Amino acid sequence: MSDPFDLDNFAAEDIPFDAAPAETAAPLTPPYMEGLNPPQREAVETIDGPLLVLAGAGTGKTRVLTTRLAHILAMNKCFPGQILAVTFTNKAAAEMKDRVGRIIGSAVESMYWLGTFHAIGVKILRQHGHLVGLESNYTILDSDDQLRLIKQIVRSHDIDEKRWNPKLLASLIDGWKNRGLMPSQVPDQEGQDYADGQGKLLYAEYQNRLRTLNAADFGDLILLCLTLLQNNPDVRADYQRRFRYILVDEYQDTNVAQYLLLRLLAQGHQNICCVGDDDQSIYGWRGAEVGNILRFEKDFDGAQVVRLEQNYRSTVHILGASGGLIEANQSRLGKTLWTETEGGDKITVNPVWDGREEARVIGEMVEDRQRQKQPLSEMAILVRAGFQTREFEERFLTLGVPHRIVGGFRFYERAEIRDVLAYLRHIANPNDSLALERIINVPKRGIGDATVNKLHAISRSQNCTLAEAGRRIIDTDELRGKAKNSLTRLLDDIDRWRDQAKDNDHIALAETVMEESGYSEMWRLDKSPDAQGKLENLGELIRAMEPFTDLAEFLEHIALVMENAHNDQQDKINIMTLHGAKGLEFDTVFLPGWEEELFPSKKSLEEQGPKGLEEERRLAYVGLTRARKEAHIFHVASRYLYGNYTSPLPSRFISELPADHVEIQQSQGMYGQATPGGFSESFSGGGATQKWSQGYDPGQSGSYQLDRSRSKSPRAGARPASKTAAPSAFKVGDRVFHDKFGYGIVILLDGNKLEVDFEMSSSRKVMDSFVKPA
DNA sequence: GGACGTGCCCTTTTT
DNA sequence: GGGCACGTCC
Repeated sequence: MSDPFDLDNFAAEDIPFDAAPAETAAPLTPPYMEGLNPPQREAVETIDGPLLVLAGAGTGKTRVLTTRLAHILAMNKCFPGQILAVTFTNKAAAEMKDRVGRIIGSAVESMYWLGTFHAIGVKILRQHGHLVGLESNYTILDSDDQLRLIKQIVRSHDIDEKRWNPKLLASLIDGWKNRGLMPSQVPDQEGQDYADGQGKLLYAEYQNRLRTLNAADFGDLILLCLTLLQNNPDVRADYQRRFRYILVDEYQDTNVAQYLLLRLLAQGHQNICCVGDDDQSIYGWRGAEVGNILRFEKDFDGAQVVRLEQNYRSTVHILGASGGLIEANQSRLGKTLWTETEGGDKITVNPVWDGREEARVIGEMVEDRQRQKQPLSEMAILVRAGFQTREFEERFLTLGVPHRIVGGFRFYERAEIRDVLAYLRHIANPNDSLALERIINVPKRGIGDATVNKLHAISRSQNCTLAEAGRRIIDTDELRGKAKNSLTRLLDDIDRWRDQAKDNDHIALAETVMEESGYSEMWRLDKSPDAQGKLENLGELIRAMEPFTDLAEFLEHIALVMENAHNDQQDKINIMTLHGAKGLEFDTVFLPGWEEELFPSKKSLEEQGPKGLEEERRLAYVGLTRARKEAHIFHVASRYLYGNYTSPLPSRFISELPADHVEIQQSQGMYGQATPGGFSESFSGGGATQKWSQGYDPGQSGSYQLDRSRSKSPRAGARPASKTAAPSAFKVGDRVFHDKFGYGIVILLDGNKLEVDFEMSSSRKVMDSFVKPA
């Protein structure tokens, strides 16, 4: 069993399910199944045949998954190495392994095929990659390398980069790969979308270049596996036999290629169990296909479906609010979560003046809860976009509140780390010209663009690697002086390092490379303030290599696991994106930035239309359902964004929340206590002008127009107020006062938006609710 | 070949 | 506001 490819001792086949001791000798309920509710138990015990588990947020999905795995093994249905268990993130894989291990013990170490789709793809390709043109030491390119390669190809075709952004081609190629399409399979029509019909051709060339580099991009890790299995019946049969049980987590996030791969592998025994929640599908932009989950029953004959709807996580109000919100989505299977627990606070909506106030108020609320002995680690601030974390970080630094920014700038994406990795990559894979190109003049050694272009020309015309082109050009007199000397020296160095790599001491190798290449020295001599930090990062890189046995293993790890490893256990508040929060839960969740354009994201709506809006709404749903006890939504009147002030509308999602579960906080922290009669009046003063057509209800001072239809009759389908704004009470020429910008004259009316020419500032657009007649 | 300056773009999420 | 690509100058 230590060899996962060994299929000879297939003893499990002889142990029929019925003969298992579960119902005779063993207790009726094995200890690991205690406390499961009936649908959960059904999901655990329905082992054979296709099964779809629709698991709502907080319904014990992970418990079911891990118990099911343990159950399969406890029933002796197969060996651990014969289960294919796929997760979406590395973190989820690690957690699953940990939790299964707690039930079945060290046998979990033999679960060789537990991992992300990409990690599984890597394994299959290491073994059989030659069938699709990959040597086993192939490099995995990240999106950065991918884009550079695509740029090279675009340039070599004399395509105007201004008109045809290489990024567009990159996303087209990604899209095709996500759909399982090799270049020849791309519909001709779609190839038209780039550079007057050259899309398909460029994709084919890109694939060729990847093969020359002995490299695969992320999409390839799935697509090439699929192709390989489709074209090689013997290998396919091998894997079909090996994976006797297939388990897929976060099924709503699989793309078409992944789905096809699963379907191929499950052919025959059909022992496939997919667990997911269509309401939490938030990776559509990356090719995830909610359709996969909606289609499951059609594609797998006789599939059973189990719904997990009892929620163990959140209060009634959180469930009611999130449930009401998500009902606005049209394309969903539909679930109604319920809970036995009672009580709890309504979720709150907090209007604040601007980003600073938002951070200040949240900071206060955090400290309040801290005083009430709530651990910081049980609180989270969930933002739509990465840049939003900054104001909170700054605030918490001032307050001295320990905090942790999850995600964000990643260690392996830092330039200095990528540089060293490029050296190592090129040592490991001489065909990796992309890596060589990255470091050929880092540190500066006098090999400039001109030289590199010559090398490219040779490599193209003579069909050889960049390094080989270097060797050849040295033999001519095309280069001279510094360039020639430096290039000779570099290539010799690389040969020597490659020699040293055979010692299998990858740490010593990395140290040698950093020193002998002059890379470390470059930073030591650098006087810029961040040079020291970069050196420290290089030290950390060395330490990060320690757990790995050799260079190849390390390089593979960092290609697949880009996240920062150090998970400190200290009590800190979490600041992260909504995407990053999926699968997590906290007592208290703060949701800042619920404003139109930011959330739902303008770009998402522009690019994806109604589909994009529904995905944004699911994101809001994910955010709310992370909370066990408290959820607090914030929106600002003025947001400083990309260098200028905007006056955003409150997010439409706020008005979609069922009123029964929501409490509006009046002008909290609007201007603090300092200006009692100031700005906050426009929220609570109740004057006829304090109307916010999409958010505030003019009749009841300061209250939102929440959705009162939905909480009573959930399926009424009443849509919230449309975008058409009520006419403003102001007219052009009115003199108005704005707390932030002072006095000004209205120069333009657009519904409830005004353009005001301020005396102390330039003219800008503001919401009419933020100005008073003057 | 390299340093510096300007103008331009974009600003979502991540395996 | 800031990062990147490009252009200019040394």
